[in-house]
Amino acid sequence: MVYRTSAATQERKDAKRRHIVETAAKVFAARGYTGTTVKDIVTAAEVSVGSFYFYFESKEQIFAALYDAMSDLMNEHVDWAVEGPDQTVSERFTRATVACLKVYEERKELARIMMIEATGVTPIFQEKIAEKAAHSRQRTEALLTRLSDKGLVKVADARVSAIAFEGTFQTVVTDWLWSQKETGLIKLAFPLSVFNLQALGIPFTAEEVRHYIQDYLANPPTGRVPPQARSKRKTR
Amino acid sequence: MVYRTSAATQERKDAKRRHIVETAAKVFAARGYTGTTVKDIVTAAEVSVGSFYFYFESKEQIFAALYDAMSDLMNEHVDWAVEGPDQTVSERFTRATVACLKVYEERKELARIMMIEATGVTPIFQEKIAEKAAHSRQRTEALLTRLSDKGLVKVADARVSAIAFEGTFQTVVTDWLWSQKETGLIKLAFPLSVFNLQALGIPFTAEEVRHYIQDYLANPPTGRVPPQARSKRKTR
Amino acid sequence: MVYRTSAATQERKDAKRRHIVETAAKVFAARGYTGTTVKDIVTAAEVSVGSFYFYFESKEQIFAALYDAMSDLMNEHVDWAVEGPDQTVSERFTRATVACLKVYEERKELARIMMIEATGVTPIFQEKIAEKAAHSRQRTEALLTRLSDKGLVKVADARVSAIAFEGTFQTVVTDWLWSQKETGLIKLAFPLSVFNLQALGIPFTAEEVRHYIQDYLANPPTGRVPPQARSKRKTR
Amino acid sequence: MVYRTSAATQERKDAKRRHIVETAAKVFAARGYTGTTVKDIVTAAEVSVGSFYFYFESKEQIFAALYDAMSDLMNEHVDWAVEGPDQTVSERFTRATVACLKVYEERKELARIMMIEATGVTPIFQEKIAEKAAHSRQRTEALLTRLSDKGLVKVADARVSAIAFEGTFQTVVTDWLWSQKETGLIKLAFPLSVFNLQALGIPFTAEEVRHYIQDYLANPPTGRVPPQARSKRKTR
DNA sequence: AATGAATGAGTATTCATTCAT
DNA sequence: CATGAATGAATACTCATTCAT
Repeated sequence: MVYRTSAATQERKDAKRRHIVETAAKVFAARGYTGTTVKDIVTAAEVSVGSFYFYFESKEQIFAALYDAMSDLMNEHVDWAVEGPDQTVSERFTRATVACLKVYEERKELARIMMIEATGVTPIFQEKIAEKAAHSRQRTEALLTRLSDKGLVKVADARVSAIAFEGTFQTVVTDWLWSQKETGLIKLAFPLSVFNLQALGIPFTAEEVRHYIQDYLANPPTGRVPPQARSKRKTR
Repeated sequence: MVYRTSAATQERKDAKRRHIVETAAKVFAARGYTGTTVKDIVTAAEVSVGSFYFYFESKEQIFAALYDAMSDLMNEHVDWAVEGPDQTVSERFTRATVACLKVYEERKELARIMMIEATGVTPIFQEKIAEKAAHSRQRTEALLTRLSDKGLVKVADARVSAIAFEGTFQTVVTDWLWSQKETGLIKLAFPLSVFNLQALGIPFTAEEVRHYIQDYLANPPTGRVPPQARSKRKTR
Repeated sequence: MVYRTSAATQERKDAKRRHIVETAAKVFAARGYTGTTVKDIVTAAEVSVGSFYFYFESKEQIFAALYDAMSDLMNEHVDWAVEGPDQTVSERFTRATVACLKVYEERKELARIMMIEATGVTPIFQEKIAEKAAHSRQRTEALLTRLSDKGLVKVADARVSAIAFEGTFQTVVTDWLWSQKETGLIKLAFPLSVFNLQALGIPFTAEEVRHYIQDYLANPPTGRVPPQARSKRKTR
Repeated sequence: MVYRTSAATQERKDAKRRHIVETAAKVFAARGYTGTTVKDIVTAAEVSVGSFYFYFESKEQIFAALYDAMSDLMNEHVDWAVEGPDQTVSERFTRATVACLKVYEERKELARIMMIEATGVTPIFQEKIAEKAAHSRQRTEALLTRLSDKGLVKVADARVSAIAFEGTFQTVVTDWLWSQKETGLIKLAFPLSVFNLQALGIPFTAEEVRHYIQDYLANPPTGRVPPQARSKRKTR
C-alpha cells in the first residue's frame, strides 16, 4: 500500500517537474535568462513559488538542467547518427551535421537557450558551459587525430580544427534563430556539410552528401531517443 | 583666455572619459554585463557615480560604446590587412585572419566582451549585435559570391559559408579566452587559416600561408590605427 | 480545511494591508507626499519593503487609495446627512456642512492629505484630483440650478457659486489644520453655515441653524458608515 | 570710475537675476515645484548652474522669492483698488475682487504657483505660506470686525468669514486654471462679488456692482505698480 | 562673476529565496 | 507536498549643491 501510494506520488512528482521544466524552457527562450523571473516561470506553469523551490534549488539550477537536457539530447542524436559500423568518413560527418541541425530545429527554444542565453550568464555558469564545450571538443579532437593518422582527414591542427568545426554550427544556428525565416534549418545541412568536409579535407561528392542527408531524414532515430528533458542530476 | 581654459578642461574631460571606459572594459570583462554594477565600475575607476552619469547615459550605453569601439577597431585592422591591390585570395584571407586574431589577443577584455558577455544581454541590445553581425556577414557573403563567380572559391552556398566562416573565429577566440594558456592566439592563425582556406576551396600552400602571417606580423598596421576606444558617437 | 486556512490568511492579509494604509496616512500627513519615503512608511509600519510592494503597486498608488478612501467617506457622510426627504433647504445645507466638518475633524490626517498634500503632487495625480473636484462641483452646480429655478436660492451664477461654496470649506479646514488649536472644527459649523446660507440667499434663522447642527451631532450616522479606508479597488 | 562700473555691473546683475526669476516662474508653473530641477531652470534661462547659485541660495529660495513677488503684487493691487476714501463697502469689496482676479489672469503662471504648486511643498515652506495666509486673514478679519461693529456687514464670526471669503477666491481661480477655458477670469468677478457680498450681508444692487467692475477695468492701476517680481529679501 | 564638472546621499522598485500555515 | 506571504539586499539612476578653474 505504502509502495503503491509512493509510486503514484512519484509519478505525479515527475510529471509536475517535467511540466515546470517545459514551461521554463519556453519562458527562458522568450525572455532570456536574466530577463526571466522565477515568478514568470511559476505563473506560466500555474504552480506556486513554493512548488518551484521544492523541485529546483534555484533559478540557476533549473537553467542548468535545461542546458544539460539539451546537451544530452544532442549527444544522443549525434551518437545514434554515427554509430553504424560501416560508414565512410564523409557519411559520418554529414549524418552528424544533419542530426545536429534537426535537433536544433525541432527544439527551437532549447536551441536558443544553449546558443544565446547561456552565454553571458553568471560566470559560475559560464564555466560549466565551457567545461561541457571543452569535453565535446576533446572528443572531436581525438576523432580528428585518429582520422588524420589514417590519412582520412587533412588538418593542420586537430584541436583548432575541432574548435573551428564546432563554431560553424554555432553561428549557423544562431543566425537561423535570429532571422526567423521560413526556410528550415535542415536546408542548411548540405552547404554546411560541404563547408566542413572541405575544411577537413575529406573527399566527397555532392551527390553522396545529398544522399546521406536524405537517408537520415528518411530514417530518423526512433522513439528510443527521448525528445524530452529528464531530471537527472542536480547541478551544484 | 576662455579658449585656453576650455581647451584644458576639454582635455581633462576626454581623459576622464577614456579612463572610465578603460576601467569599465576591464570590469565588464571580469564580471559580465549583468554581473557588473555601475557601483563596481565607479569604484574601480575611482570616480563618483555622478561623474559616471555625467559622461555616460546609462550602463547600457557605455557597454554599447565598448562594443562599438571593438567592432570598429576590428574592422579597421581587417580592412588595412586586405587593402593591398595585388593580393591573392589566399593572401587576403590569411592576412584577414591574422589581423583579426591579433586584435583579439591585444585587447583581451574587449574580445571577451564582444564574444561572450554581449550575447545574453538585454534583448534590445541583442538586436544591435545581431544587426552588426548581419552586416558583417553580408559583406563576407558578397565577397564570396564574387569570388565564386570568378571560380576563385568553391562553396555550396555563399551565405552559409560566410556564416560558418565567422563561426570558426568565434569559437577559436572564445576557447582561447577560457583556457588562458600561455600559447598566444596568433599561434592559431596558421591552422585556422588552413581550415578556412580548405573550407572555401581556395588553393594554397602551407609555405605561402606561413609567409603571409610572418609578413603581417613583421609589418603591422602603423599607429594611424588607434588601439584605443574613442568617444565618437553617443548612442541615443 | 483549505477553506479555513485560506480564510484566516485572508483575514491576516486584510489586517496587514489596513495597518499599512493607516500608517501611511499618518506619515503622509506628517511629511507630505514628496517628503515621504517608502522607507519611512515601512519603518513606521514595521513591515518590510517587500511587504509594502506586495500590497501596493507603488507609492503613488497607496496615496491614491488614501485619497479615494477619504473622498468616499466624505461623500457617504454628506449623502447620509441630506438624504431625509422632508428637509428644508437651509436644513440640508447646514447638515451637509456639519457632516463634512465632522469627518474632517475625526480624520485629521486624511483631511490633511486631501486638502494640503494632494495638491502639489505629480501632475498625473493632480488631474485625478481635478477630475474628482470637478465632479463634485458639477453636482453642487446642478443642485443650485434646480433650487434657483424654484426660487429657493439666489445666486448670480450657479457654477461660480458652487465653486466658491466649496472653497469656503477648503480654507476653513486648512486653516484649522494649521492652527492646531484646541477649538474643534465643528465649532465652526455655525458661522460657516451662516456665511454660505447668506451667500446663496437662503432664508434661515440662527436659531434653526443651531438646532440642525445639534440634531446632527445628537444623531450621527450609525456604524454602517465605516470610518475606515477599505481596500476596494486597485488603481491600475 | 569705480562707481560707474559698479553701477553698470549692478544693473546687469539685476537684469540677469530678473531674467532667471522670470524663467523659473514659467518652468515652475509648467512642471510644478518638485517636477522642476535646477537644471531645467538654468537650461531654459540659458545660464549656468554656477550663475543660478550666485543669485539664489537654493531652489527653495527662488521659489519663495516667486511666491513673495506674487503676494506683494497682489497686495499692491488690492490696496490700490480700495484706497479711495469715499468708497462704499460694496464698492470696496467689488473693486478688491476684480483687482485680485485681474492680477491672477494677467500672471497665470504666478497664479498657478501660488494656488497649486505652493501647497504641498516642503513642510518648511508650507509654514511660510501659512504665515502669509494668516496675516492676510487677520487683516480681513480686522476689517470685518470693524465693519460689523458699524453694522455694515452681517457675519456670525469675523474670523471664519474672513477665511471663507478667501477660500472663494482660491477655488475659483484654481478651477479656472485647470479648465483653461476661453472665458476670462474677470468674467467671474460679478458672480463672485455677488456671492461674497451676500455672504457678508452687504447691501448692493447688481447694477452698482457691474458698474464698479467696469469702472475698475476702465481705470486700471497705472504703471507705478510694477508688474514684475523684485528681488527684495532672501528667505532663509 | 561665470562656468560646468564633480559629488554622493538618496529613491523607488525588483526579485530570488525562505518558511509559517 | 503545496501555497504564497514575507523578506531585504541590491540596483540604476537623479539632482541639489559645491568649488576649482
